[in-house]
Amino acid sequence: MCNWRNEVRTIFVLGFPSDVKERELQNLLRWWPGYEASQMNFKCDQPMGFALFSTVAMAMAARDALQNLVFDADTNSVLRAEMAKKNLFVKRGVAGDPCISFDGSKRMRTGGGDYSPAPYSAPYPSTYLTQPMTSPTPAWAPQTYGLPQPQYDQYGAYVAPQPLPITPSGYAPVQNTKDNPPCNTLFIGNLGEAVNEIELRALFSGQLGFRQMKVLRQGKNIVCFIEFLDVNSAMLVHTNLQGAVLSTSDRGGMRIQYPHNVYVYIYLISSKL
DNA sequence: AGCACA
Repeated sequence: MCNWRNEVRTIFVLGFPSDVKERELQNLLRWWPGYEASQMNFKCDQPMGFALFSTVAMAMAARDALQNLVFDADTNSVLRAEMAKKNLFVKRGVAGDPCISFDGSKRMRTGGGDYSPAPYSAPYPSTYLTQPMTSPTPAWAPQTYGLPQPQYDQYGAYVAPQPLPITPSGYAPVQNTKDNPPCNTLFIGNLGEAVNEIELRALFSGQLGFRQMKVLRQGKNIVCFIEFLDVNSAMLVHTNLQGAVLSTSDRGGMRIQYPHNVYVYIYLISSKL
């Protein structure tokens, strides 16, 4: 039998406040490498979260990152995460972009969970799932194709390549209704499919107070976290570049938000993902 | 320690 299909790559999360919404779990995990689907179960006395990942290793990484996470300071909710006993059941053949077409009526399942071979709509090419974890360029790795070779200073420390600064080719209104409180990190969404790290770095590294950034690719979706030295710098860029259109933009301007949970970014930037 | 959905 194909063992990997049956391996548990679902995490079980407890410790949410009783008024937690399913969307909150989704938004917390949506850009996590390997995230495929999640569900909140309210039938017991406390909400129980389940989230399916592409591989066991990715599930374990997410589990470790969620461990002891302060989900809600007001209610003192601290998360506890474990590997689940069984995989989250995922409806097959659920088409569409789970990140855009959330129907709200029923939990979103991104498909491809209870695997039979054919129509497969998980956010990863099925070939990816058969690749070993040591694959040099997994689908979710930051896009660095075509970047210059790594540069090192006289002390041997890595110096991120600094492309020539660019300015947006224009601005388009973006819907940004669900933002979060200002912090020193920005979350960039609604980028074009063809966007790459060079272009993003060329735009953001020239901004006042820029510290570092992390580009994430999940299937067709590319998102980016930008960290600034302080909240003011982030707020300036949040305003000034909101709706900025790049040469690669294919769905309007970029949406700039404060991240729902900065711990996700901190984890990503400090890991080698 | 508490693990559901189909």
